[in-house]
Amino acid sequence: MATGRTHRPATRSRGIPEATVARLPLYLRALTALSERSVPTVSSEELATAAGVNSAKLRKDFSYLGSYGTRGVGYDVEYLVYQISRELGLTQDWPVVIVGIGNLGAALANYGGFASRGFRVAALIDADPAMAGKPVAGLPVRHTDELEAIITDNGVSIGVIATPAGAAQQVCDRLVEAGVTSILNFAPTVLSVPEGVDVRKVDLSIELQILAFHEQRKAGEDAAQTAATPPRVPRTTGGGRKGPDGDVPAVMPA
Amino acid sequence: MATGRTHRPATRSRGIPEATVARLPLYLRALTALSERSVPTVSSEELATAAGVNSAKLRKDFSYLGSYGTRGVGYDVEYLVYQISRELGLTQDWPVVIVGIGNLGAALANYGGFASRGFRVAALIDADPAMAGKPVAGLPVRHTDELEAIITDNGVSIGVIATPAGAAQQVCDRLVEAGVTSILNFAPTVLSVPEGVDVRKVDLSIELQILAFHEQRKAGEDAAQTAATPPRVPRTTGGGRKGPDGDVPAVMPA
DNA sequence: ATGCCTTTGTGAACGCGTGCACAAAGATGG
DNA sequence: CCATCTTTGTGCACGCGTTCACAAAGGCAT
Repeated sequence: MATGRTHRPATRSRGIPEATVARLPLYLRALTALSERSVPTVSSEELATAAGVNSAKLRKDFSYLGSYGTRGVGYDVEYLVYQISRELGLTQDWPVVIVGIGNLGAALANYGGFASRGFRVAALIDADPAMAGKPVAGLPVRHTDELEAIITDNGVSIGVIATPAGAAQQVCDRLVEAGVTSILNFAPTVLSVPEGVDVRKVDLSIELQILAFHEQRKAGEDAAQTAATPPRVPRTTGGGRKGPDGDVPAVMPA
Repeated sequence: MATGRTHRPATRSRGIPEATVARLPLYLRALTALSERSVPTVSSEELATAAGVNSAKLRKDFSYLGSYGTRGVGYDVEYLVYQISRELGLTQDWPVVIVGIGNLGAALANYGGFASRGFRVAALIDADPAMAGKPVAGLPVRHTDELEAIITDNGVSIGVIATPAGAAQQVCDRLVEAGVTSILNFAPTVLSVPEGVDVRKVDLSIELQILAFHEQRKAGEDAAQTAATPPRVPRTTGGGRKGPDGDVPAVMPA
């Protein structure tokens, strides 16, 4: 059974660290804002605060792209916008398909941040026949049957999955089979893909759970363990510890 | 300009590394699925593949929580579900507010993954007076004027921002002022918050840009190796990366 | 009870990412 | 042309996260 090999062990792509790549869009956004205000140049310090990062980190990130700054002055905004765009591959047009036009899929279709960054929604696809033909964000929803044809006809290599969890893997398989090699997954499932296919996942629930953890910790510091907290099981070696099926409280499942 | 101190330098909370905390929801989801199938125990290897991670990493993650496994057998599913839920703070009820009921806000309001994990949508808030009172996901949309009252009345400590970028910082300030200490930000902006407030951001456009980077790189490698079927034409063939002032097209400013 | 087999828990090594601090590079003014 | 000042680019050290590899621990059969 094909185990999901999703991780990229040392995707240090071509000398550009993954962490740096993840920050480039952040810099690009800040630079675009400066560009719209017709700011000609910007120092690493200014740009760093605008992007919410450390200035040393920003300079090191840029050093992976090349020496695009001028000492004593800073960086030319327009020039840097272009260099980062090129490095990220945004100077070309990326057709994407969005599969699963529920609330989230519709929100994505209407999201303006795509078109402005070189991404073009080639098609909206849904499995519900009743949705077919309905216009969403100015595009008619296509039925899943057409998926393969849409992919090949438009040369789509990036797919967005916004289906329920149960359908995600099946949709993913079809996308990959049709030629998609990058997938943005919003369904709360671990996708299994063959080598060479990139998957990034966005899970709304997971983000909230991480926040809850820190929130609990903050609250716990104020009032030390309010609710009756059964203290962690003392790891007494050999002692009759946790009853595997005895003391487990009622926890609601999904 | 008060720089937003959003990063957590060494938030090694109570000995639990941040990276581990980020994976706990993943484990929890896999365990919940097993629980629904009434699977009594699971080995680290099985659970790891289900969650899409390395088994050694999973065991080390769990070791931060305590010794909850049984050697030679594995982990008790129900017991582990409870322990992780407790550690994440999901055994209590977390009221959240969603501000900005556009396409995305509505999608979030309808998202089932919240309620099932201990999160309760206390209110939907929007600045548009025309939206006020309209039911979305079974809840009437409230106007922004009521924001502070809603926060305090419901004891909300987690807020979700799904407004346009321009309104995000203002909304954020009001949330924080009213007592919110954890924020999930979907607006494409860097939020500036005081010490003690956690911010996590989800940026759809950034994820796509990261995918585009890898996609471009993959296309470049293909084109370099086999000139058979160049799917996407890379900007510069041969992948020579830096050409500081060589092939720069029109965008060049100064 | 004893030995074998399975699986956990973890010590240790390694690699990546971050931040400091400073020398080199260029602009600017006299 | 030289001195000074600003800002970049980076060598270096440190800490976190990941992975390996194995001893310890428990179950199970005999």
